[in-house]
Amino acid sequence: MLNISEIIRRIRSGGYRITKAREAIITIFAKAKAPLSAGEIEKTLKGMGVHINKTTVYREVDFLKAEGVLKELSLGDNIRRYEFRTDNHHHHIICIKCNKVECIDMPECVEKEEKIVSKRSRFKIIDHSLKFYGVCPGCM
Amino acid sequence: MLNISEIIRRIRSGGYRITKAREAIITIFAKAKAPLSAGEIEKTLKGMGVHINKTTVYREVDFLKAEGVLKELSLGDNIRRYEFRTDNHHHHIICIKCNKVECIDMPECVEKEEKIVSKRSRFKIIDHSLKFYGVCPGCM
DNA sequence: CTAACTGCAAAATGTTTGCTCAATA
DNA sequence: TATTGAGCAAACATTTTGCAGTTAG
Repeated sequence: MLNISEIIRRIRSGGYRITKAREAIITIFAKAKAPLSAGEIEKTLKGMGVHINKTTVYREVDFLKAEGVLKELSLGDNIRRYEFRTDNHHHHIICIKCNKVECIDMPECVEKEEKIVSKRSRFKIIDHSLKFYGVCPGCM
Repeated sequence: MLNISEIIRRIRSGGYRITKAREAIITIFAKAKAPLSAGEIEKTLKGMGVHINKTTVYREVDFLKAEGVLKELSLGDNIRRYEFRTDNHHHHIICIKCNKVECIDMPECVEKEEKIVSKRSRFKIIDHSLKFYGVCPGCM
């Protein structure tokens, strides 16, 4: 788990400000157990009694992504989602019935596959994304 | 590569018709080397001199997906793409500079990872998606 | 003939932009 | 008080829907 005050210090040292919106959104991601979309962030804020315009939410996730605080990912629906950018390499499993998402820590994965792909495609591979789809215990 | 006349026979036997739009779209996918979005299908049709409304394109990919002819996938941008559903399990590599996509045949992949995920999450795993991101030879 | 299909316009999502006003440091 | 950030409305892009008219078989 990333340290909020460390993040705030980094943002401040970049000459940026800590506003109510920014702090609330960082806090939400610090507590989040799964990636969140802009819409989900907006709804969570509303649930917290904080009213923040959706434009601000979009701009804020862009900002936090540029600052390296958040990482953008796609779960296969066409909605952009975000999560804290952590050092531990992990992947996701999505329930095809209730859309629940869980993160799976898995360092050193798909090494064998990456070698094969690298050799066959002649691409310089920089990153990969692995998602599993299935039925969660609650939906079985 | 799937056989077009076999697909057409299957659609006919389901009580559905083979229209100009349907046939043109199936033909496009038979020739496609990478997954296509609705917009790309529309553009390709236009380039072939076939004028088909975008609503029809959207309905057609839905239909072909329901018929098991196409498979929907996401490349990480938030655009739905489609490709022929083939039996050989394959994945994709995407160039982060020019967005070129290549398919990589890779049967029996991520087996080790699937076992780990299955055990930890208690999900019943049905499918997975693996994408590599990198720089293609032409962009290096 | 008739159910499957098409096109058009309009709506529904998700996201971005321009502009002006507000608030942090 | 200077510059970053917020809010609003409107534009945008992709996808969906309702409905009236068309066509394959």
